[in-house]
Amino acid sequence: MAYAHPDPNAFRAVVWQIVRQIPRGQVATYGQIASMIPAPDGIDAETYARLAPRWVGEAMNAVSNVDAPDVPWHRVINGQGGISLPPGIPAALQQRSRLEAEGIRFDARERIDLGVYGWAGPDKTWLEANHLLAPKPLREPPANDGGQLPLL
DNA sequence: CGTTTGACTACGC
DNA sequence: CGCGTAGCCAAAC
Repeated sequence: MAYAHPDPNAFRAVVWQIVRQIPRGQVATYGQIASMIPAPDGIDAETYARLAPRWVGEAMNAVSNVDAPDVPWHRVINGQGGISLPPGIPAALQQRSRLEAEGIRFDARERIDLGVYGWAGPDKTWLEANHLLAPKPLREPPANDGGQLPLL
């Protein structure tokens, strides 16, 4: 709808391609997916990072409209681990039930633990073959138990 | 034709 | 850690 991408169709195709890689039982965020796609020429990285997540949302909306069977749109959620679709509408209910059917659990606040179910992204080989970037890591609880201290 | 509104995030309280 | 807000800009109202 808004936030025009220079080439909406191409962008959407790439987003779908990435979403197809999300394994069953795992989830990815809008921003994470956006971070794998290079910014178009003429758009600085900062602006792109600000707009791209919404474009990803548009791409997901396009999927549900036609319900492309091979694009697991339900595995894409927001950075807080929640479903971004307005609560209560059919599509949102469907997304939630599909995720639960894959063994994904929601906490009391209806949020998914990205530290547990968050997808690490496609492997490097696939990314390079598709001219994509390594995804920005999902931010999760430090969980610093006897963690490795960076040696310098 | 001015306002509202986003399948988002980062940031400040 | 939760809630409000700015940023963005084209559609839908």
